[in-house]
Amino acid sequence: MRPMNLEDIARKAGVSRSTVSRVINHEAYVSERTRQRVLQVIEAESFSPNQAAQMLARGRTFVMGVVVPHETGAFFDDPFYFPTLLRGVTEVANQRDYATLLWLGDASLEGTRFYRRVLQNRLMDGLFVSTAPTDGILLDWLLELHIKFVVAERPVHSADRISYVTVDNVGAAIMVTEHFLRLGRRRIAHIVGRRTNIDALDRLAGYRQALARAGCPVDEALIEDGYFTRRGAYEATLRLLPHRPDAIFAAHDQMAVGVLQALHRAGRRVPEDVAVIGFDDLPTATEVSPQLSTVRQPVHEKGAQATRLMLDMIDGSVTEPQHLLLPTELVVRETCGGTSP
Amino acid sequence: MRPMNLEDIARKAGVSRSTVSRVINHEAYVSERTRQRVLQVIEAESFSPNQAAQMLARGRTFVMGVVVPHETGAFFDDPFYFPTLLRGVTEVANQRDYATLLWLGDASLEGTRFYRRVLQNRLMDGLFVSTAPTDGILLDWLLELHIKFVVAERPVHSADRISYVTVDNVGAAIMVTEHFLRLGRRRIAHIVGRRTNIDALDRLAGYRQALARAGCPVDEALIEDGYFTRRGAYEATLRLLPHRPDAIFAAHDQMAVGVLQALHRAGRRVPEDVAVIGFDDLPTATEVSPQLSTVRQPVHEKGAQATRLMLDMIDGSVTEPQHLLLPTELVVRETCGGTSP
DNA sequence: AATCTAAATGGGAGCGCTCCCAGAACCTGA
DNA sequence: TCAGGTTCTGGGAGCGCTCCCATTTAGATT
Repeated sequence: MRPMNLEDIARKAGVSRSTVSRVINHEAYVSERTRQRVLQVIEAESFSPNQAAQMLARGRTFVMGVVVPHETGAFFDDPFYFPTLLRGVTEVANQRDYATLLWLGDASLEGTRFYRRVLQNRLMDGLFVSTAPTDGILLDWLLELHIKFVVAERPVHSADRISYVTVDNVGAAIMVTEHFLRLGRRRIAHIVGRRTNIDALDRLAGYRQALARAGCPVDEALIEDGYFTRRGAYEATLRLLPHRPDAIFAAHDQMAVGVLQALHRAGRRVPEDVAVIGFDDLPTATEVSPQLSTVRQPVHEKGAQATRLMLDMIDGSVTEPQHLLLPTELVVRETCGGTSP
Repeated sequence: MRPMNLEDIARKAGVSRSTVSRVINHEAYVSERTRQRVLQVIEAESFSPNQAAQMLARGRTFVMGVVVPHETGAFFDDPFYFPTLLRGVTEVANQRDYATLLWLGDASLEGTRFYRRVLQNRLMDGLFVSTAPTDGILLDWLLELHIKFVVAERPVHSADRISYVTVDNVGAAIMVTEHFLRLGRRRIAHIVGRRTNIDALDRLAGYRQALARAGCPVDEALIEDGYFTRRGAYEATLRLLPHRPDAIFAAHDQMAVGVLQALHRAGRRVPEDVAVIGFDDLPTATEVSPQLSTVRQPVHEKGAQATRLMLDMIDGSVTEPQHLLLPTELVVRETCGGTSP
């Protein structure tokens, strides 16, 4: 049997299609009596309007998209970052009565084919981009197609034309490095996340800047790639050890765990021999021993703020590109004790 | 400016609306010459059809939904399970050209309000239900509304009317418990996941069955609740210790980690004093020391198979409720060594 | 009661597609 | 050459809403 439509409800309530529509959309100019009668019928028939028709007629979908490119790997590498971000997004979407279309990049799909699918889908009023690999062209395409979107990362280029919400990664990395320096550490190593990730690059940049500022020469042998994986960081640490680091700044907590494991295996004491600081403040940070010092960033809030911004762009209350920097905080725990080596 | 529509493309290509529609939908009966001309225009204008209109006209949306009730907590507790499941779902959805609408339960939303939103959304051809709390009414509502759906868990009731894909949790728990028995353990404890979760209840049931079968009386003091959290399991273990367990079966790996931590703190050796087995075989299992023995279940496959089943139900190639049980495997690592206490 | 205004209601048009039917164009073979 | 089929093409109707305008009704004011 055909599902009910406005007309059916109208007939049952003895009113017109238009009136039912008004009731459903909470419009003014409906008498209280009529409203109640209509609501009763709607309830009785457990009717809800056909959204495709609404979309078509309104030219608005009340659907937003979330893209997670596959390259990020975030979904696997970092078991908390992405889900937390996603919660922030969906919470705001729920609040504002938006539905969320999820686009998870697929390893089996060539990158551009995936993007094509996303971009050709005209079902979304706007798009939340969790991360945009620096070697990707997604953002350029989005700009070109005049799609409203917000990125949860600093875009490498065209940043003035793009809205984004992120944290000051450079500043946070400076904070970490200076903390090590203050503790008297001089052979500070950094394990880079991924060279196609702007957060990772910014953290690297901050690390370099802090050393430069302190007049410390940067020893390139103390910079290794960890690819945002625990295993990658584990191996990076083993490569690092011959160069006698007394501190290691890992670009995220999951990698920091790998660092701790490698140090443990190599018989180095933490923090006495080597101090360690991570990034993100995942639950893991307090679950490892010794407990991990790290940089806390408001991931949930990042998703929420970015989504708010995007929905504001959709309904026109924000028209210019906005850039939001959320605060970070150095959380000192056991892995970066105050003692010198 | 108004976005292009079929008519615009038709005009530019010198054909009719219908012909353009045929080309877009790969229908037969379009001459090769015309097809090429139309495709060229479409490409040039980077046109893609308005999906709202397609949905309305077709009565099909090619959108599927994914529900994750909030109560599950899975999103936080177990950092891998849900994301992995989700990947399985979206991969198949991508393959079959479905978009995925994500419904993440929201703590701030009362349960039924959340469900109402999901159910009233008439944008989906079908629904993937990741988990259905045993005290919930989601499944009943779905049945009542004749919505096509598949659950990634065994439903507590009406199971014969519901399609689901899961693993044999009872069997797996029996496997674990019998493994302990074979190793000579006699005071085997179990840490229950959550009493509103059928997987958890089935694992508990399997544990009981295996003991009963072996003629071992079940000591209720050896059964504790861990609420599917590491912390919960940690505390459960501490409560368990006075009852001198020589083996602990945790209902999932994250909890097993909590068990290991508690045992470590209490100075118990693993596996010599207490053997431990978890469930899921998350990456964590090999990242802890000693490495965790566990039950491997094909989570990704579960999501994929369930989605396939659901899409088959939508397009009518499957009409009867189907029940799929995917295989599990006991992965023996270090936490359940062969030595007796 | 008559007048004016504001509130309440109904219905046509249109959103951009698909589906179906009618008809044109093309091909075959007698 | 023409009938008879197949292939191709065009356009009307309709999907279920919203939006707007026209009209009716109720309420306030004299």
